[in-house]
Amino acid sequence: MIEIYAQNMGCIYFAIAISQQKILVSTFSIDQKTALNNILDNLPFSTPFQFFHKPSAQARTALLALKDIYDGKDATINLSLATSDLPAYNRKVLNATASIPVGYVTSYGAIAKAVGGGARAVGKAMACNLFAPIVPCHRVVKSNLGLGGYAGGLQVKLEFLSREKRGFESPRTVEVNGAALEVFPVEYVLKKYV
DNA sequence: TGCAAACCATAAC
DNA sequence: GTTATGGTTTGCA
Repeated sequence: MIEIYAQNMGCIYFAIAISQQKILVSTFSIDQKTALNNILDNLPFSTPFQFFHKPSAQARTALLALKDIYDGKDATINLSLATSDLPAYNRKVLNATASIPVGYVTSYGAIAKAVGGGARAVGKAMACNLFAPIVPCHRVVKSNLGLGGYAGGLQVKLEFLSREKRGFESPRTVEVNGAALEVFPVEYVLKKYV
Protein backbone atom coordinates (compact mmCIF):
# COMPACT_ATOMS: atom_id res chain seq x y z
CA MET A 1 0.00 0.00 0.00
CA ILE A 2 1.20 3.43 -0.90
CA GLU A 3 0.44 6.42 1.28
CA ILE A 4 -0.02 9.82 -0.31
CA TYR A 5 0.05 13.15 1.47
CA ALA A 6 -0.27 16.75 0.47
CA GLN A 7 0.66 19.64 2.66
CA ASN A 8 0.65 23.38 2.26
CA MET A 9 3.74 25.35 3.26
CA GLY A 10 3.94 29.01 2.65
CA CYS A 11 2.49 29.49 -0.81
CA ILE A 12 3.51 26.06 -2.07
CA TYR A 13 1.86 22.66 -1.88
CA PHE A 14 4.11 19.71 -1.28
CA ALA A 15 3.03 16.16 -1.94
CA ILE A 16 4.71 12.83 -1.33
CA ALA A 17 4.07 9.16 -1.93
CA ILE A 18 5.57 6.75 0.56
CA SER A 19 5.68 3.01 0.80
CA GLN A 20 7.56 0.87 3.26
CA GLN A 21 9.91 3.53 4.55
CA LYS A 22 10.79 4.61 1.03
CA ILE A 23 9.88 7.78 -0.75
CA LEU A 24 8.49 6.89 -4.16
CA VAL A 25 7.75 10.36 -5.43
CA SER A 26 7.93 13.82 -3.95
CA THR A 27 6.79 16.94 -5.69
CA PHE A 28 5.29 20.38 -5.19
CA SER A 29 3.31 23.02 -6.97
CA ILE A 30 1.54 26.29 -6.39
CA ASP A 31 -1.77 24.48 -6.22
CA GLN A 32 -2.77 21.26 -4.57
CA LYS A 33 -4.38 19.73 -7.60
CA THR A 34 -1.25 19.94 -9.71
CA ALA A 35 0.90 18.61 -6.90
CA LEU A 36 -1.29 15.56 -6.48
CA ASN A 37 -1.50 15.02 -10.20
CA ASN A 38 2.28 15.05 -10.37
CA ILE A 39 2.34 12.29 -7.84
CA LEU A 40 -0.28 10.17 -9.56
CA ASP A 41 1.37 10.61 -12.95
CA ASN A 42 4.53 9.04 -11.64
CA LEU A 43 3.11 6.08 -9.82
CA PRO A 44 2.64 2.73 -11.52
CA PHE A 45 -0.81 2.78 -13.04
CA SER A 46 -2.39 -0.11 -11.18
CA THR A 47 -0.83 0.39 -7.77
CA PRO A 48 -3.30 0.51 -4.91
CA PHE A 49 -2.98 3.69 -2.92
CA GLN A 50 -4.78 5.67 -0.30
CA PHE A 51 -4.91 9.30 0.72
CA PHE A 52 -4.28 10.07 4.35
CA HIS A 53 -5.02 13.17 6.32
CA LYS A 54 -3.15 12.15 9.41
CA PRO A 55 0.45 11.39 8.57
CA SER A 56 2.15 8.29 9.92
CA ALA A 57 5.46 8.65 11.71
CA GLN A 58 7.50 8.06 8.59
CA ALA A 59 5.39 10.52 6.66
CA ARG A 60 5.82 13.15 9.34
CA THR A 61 9.59 13.00 9.15
CA ALA A 62 9.43 13.27 5.39
CA LEU A 63 7.09 16.26 5.46
CA LEU A 64 9.26 17.88 8.10
CA ALA A 65 12.29 17.43 5.91
CA LEU A 66 10.46 19.00 3.00
CA LYS A 67 9.64 21.98 5.12
CA ASP A 68 13.25 22.33 6.17
CA ILE A 69 14.32 22.28 2.57
CA TYR A 70 11.74 24.87 1.69
CA ASP A 71 13.02 27.03 4.52
CA GLY A 72 16.52 26.77 3.16
CA LYS A 73 17.75 24.73 6.07
CA ASP A 74 20.17 21.89 5.89
CA ALA A 75 17.71 19.03 5.87
CA THR A 76 18.67 15.52 6.77
CA ILE A 77 16.53 12.81 5.25
CA ASN A 78 16.52 9.51 7.04
CA LEU A 79 14.09 7.94 4.63
CA SER A 80 15.58 6.35 1.57
CA LEU A 81 14.52 7.22 -1.93
CA ALA A 82 13.17 4.54 -4.22
CA THR A 83 15.79 4.88 -6.92
CA SER A 84 16.20 1.22 -7.74
CA ASP A 85 13.94 1.36 -10.80
CA LEU A 86 15.80 4.27 -12.32
CA PRO A 87 18.39 3.89 -15.08
CA ALA A 88 21.90 3.70 -13.65
CA TYR A 89 22.93 6.95 -15.26
CA ASN A 90 20.03 8.86 -13.72
CA ARG A 91 20.96 7.50 -10.32
CA LYS A 92 24.49 8.79 -10.72
CA VAL A 93 23.24 12.21 -11.72
CA LEU A 94 20.81 12.36 -8.81
CA ASN A 95 23.53 11.24 -6.47
CA ALA A 96 25.86 13.98 -7.65
CA THR A 97 23.06 16.52 -7.39
CA ALA A 98 22.31 15.44 -3.85
CA SER A 99 25.86 16.26 -2.81
CA ILE A 100 25.65 19.93 -3.73
CA PRO A 101 25.86 21.77 -0.38
CA VAL A 102 23.18 24.24 0.69
CA GLY A 103 24.13 27.70 -0.46
CA TYR A 104 25.86 26.55 -3.61
CA VAL A 105 24.83 25.77 -7.17
CA THR A 106 26.52 23.97 -10.02
CA SER A 107 26.01 23.65 -13.76
CA TYR A 108 24.68 20.86 -15.96
CA GLY A 109 28.06 20.67 -17.62
CA ALA A 110 29.92 20.40 -14.33
CA ILE A 111 27.80 17.45 -13.27
CA ALA A 112 28.32 15.89 -16.67
CA LYS A 113 32.07 16.18 -16.18
CA ALA A 114 31.86 14.55 -12.75
CA VAL A 115 29.62 11.59 -13.64
CA GLY A 116 30.39 11.24 -17.34
CA GLY A 117 28.05 11.84 -20.25
CA GLY A 118 26.95 15.19 -21.64
CA ALA A 119 25.22 18.24 -20.30
CA ARG A 120 21.96 17.58 -22.10
CA ALA A 121 21.82 14.10 -20.70
CA VAL A 122 22.13 15.61 -17.25
CA GLY A 123 19.31 18.03 -17.98
CA LYS A 124 17.20 15.11 -19.12
CA ALA A 125 17.88 13.25 -15.91
CA MET A 126 16.89 16.34 -13.93
CA ALA A 127 13.70 16.77 -15.89
CA CYS A 128 12.44 13.38 -14.81
CA ASN A 129 13.64 13.72 -11.23
CA LEU A 130 10.96 12.17 -9.07
CA PHE A 131 12.35 13.51 -5.84
CA ALA A 132 12.12 17.27 -6.07
CA PRO A 133 13.06 19.08 -3.97
CA ILE A 134 14.69 16.40 -1.83
CA VAL A 135 17.20 15.92 -4.59
CA PRO A 136 17.99 19.60 -5.01
CA CYS A 137 17.76 19.91 -8.77
CA HIS A 138 16.99 23.57 -8.21
CA ARG A 139 20.69 23.97 -7.44
CA VAL A 140 21.64 23.12 -11.01
CA VAL A 141 21.87 26.03 -13.43
CA LYS A 142 23.40 26.86 -16.78
CA SER A 143 27.12 27.30 -17.20
CA ASN A 144 26.72 31.06 -17.71
CA LEU A 145 24.89 31.15 -14.35
CA GLY A 146 21.53 31.70 -16.01
CA LEU A 147 18.71 29.81 -14.38
CA GLY A 148 18.19 27.11 -16.96
CA GLY A 149 14.86 25.39 -16.59
CA TYR A 150 12.73 23.92 -13.87
CA ALA A 151 9.80 21.57 -13.98
CA GLY A 152 8.15 23.35 -11.05
CA GLY A 153 8.52 26.75 -12.71
CA LEU A 154 11.41 29.17 -12.71
CA GLN A 155 9.80 31.39 -10.09
CA VAL A 156 9.87 28.51 -7.66
CA LYS A 157 13.45 27.67 -8.54
CA LEU A 158 14.42 31.24 -7.78
CA GLU A 159 12.43 31.14 -4.58
CA PHE A 160 14.27 28.07 -3.34
CA LEU A 161 17.65 29.49 -4.19
CA SER A 162 17.09 32.82 -2.51
CA ARG A 163 16.04 31.02 0.65
CA GLU A 164 19.33 29.16 0.66
CA LYS A 165 21.61 32.17 0.66
CA ARG A 166 24.52 31.63 2.98
CA GLY A 167 26.79 34.51 2.06
CA PHE A 168 29.50 32.36 0.53
CA GLU A 169 31.87 34.30 -1.64
CA SER A 170 33.97 31.95 -3.66
CA PRO A 171 33.59 28.73 -5.63
CA ARG A 172 34.82 25.44 -4.26
CA THR A 173 34.76 21.79 -5.19
CA VAL A 174 33.08 18.84 -3.52
CA GLU A 175 33.84 15.15 -3.86
CA VAL A 176 31.21 13.01 -5.49
CA ASN A 177 32.32 9.37 -5.46
CA GLY A 178 35.86 10.08 -6.48
CA ALA A 179 35.30 12.85 -8.98
CA ALA A 180 35.50 16.56 -8.26
CA LEU A 181 32.40 18.66 -8.75
CA GLU A 182 32.79 22.40 -8.79
CA VAL A 183 30.10 24.50 -7.13
CA PHE A 184 29.41 28.23 -6.96
CA PRO A 185 27.73 30.39 -4.31
CA VAL A 186 24.03 30.89 -5.07
CA GLU A 187 24.66 34.60 -4.90
CA TYR A 188 26.37 34.35 -8.29
CA VAL A 189 23.05 33.35 -9.80
CA LEU A 190 20.76 35.53 -7.71
CA LYS A 191 22.51 38.77 -8.48
CA LYS A 192 21.59 38.32 -12.11
CA TYR A 193 17.90 38.20 -11.28
CA VAL A 194 17.36 41.01 -8.80
C1' DT B 1 24.95 39.29 -28.71
C1' DG B 2 23.03 35.70 -31.66
C1' DC B 3 22.91 31.54 -34.22
C1' DA B 4 24.31 26.78 -35.53
C1' DA B 5 26.16 22.66 -34.68
C1' DA B 6 27.80 19.05 -31.38
C1' DC B 7 26.52 16.88 -27.31
C1' DC B 8 24.51 12.10 -25.04
C1' DA B 9 21.13 9.22 -22.56
C1' DT B 10 16.09 8.00 -22.95
C1' DA B 11 11.73 7.15 -24.83
C1' DA B 12 8.92 6.37 -28.52
C1' DC B 13 8.22 4.42 -32.87
C1' DG C 1 17.33 -0.46 -35.34
C1' DT C 2 16.29 4.45 -35.93
C1' DT C 3 14.56 9.00 -34.75
C1' DA C 4 13.13 12.69 -31.84
C1' DT C 5 13.78 15.18 -27.82
C1' DG C 6 15.52 17.93 -24.22
C1' DG C 7 15.97 22.10 -17.68
C1' DT C 8 23.05 22.45 -22.48
C1' DT C 9 27.43 23.97 -24.28
C1' DT C 10 30.69 25.70 -27.28
C1' DG C 11 32.47 28.07 -31.14
C1' DC C 12 32.33 31.44 -34.59
C1' DA C 13 30.60 35.55 -37.07
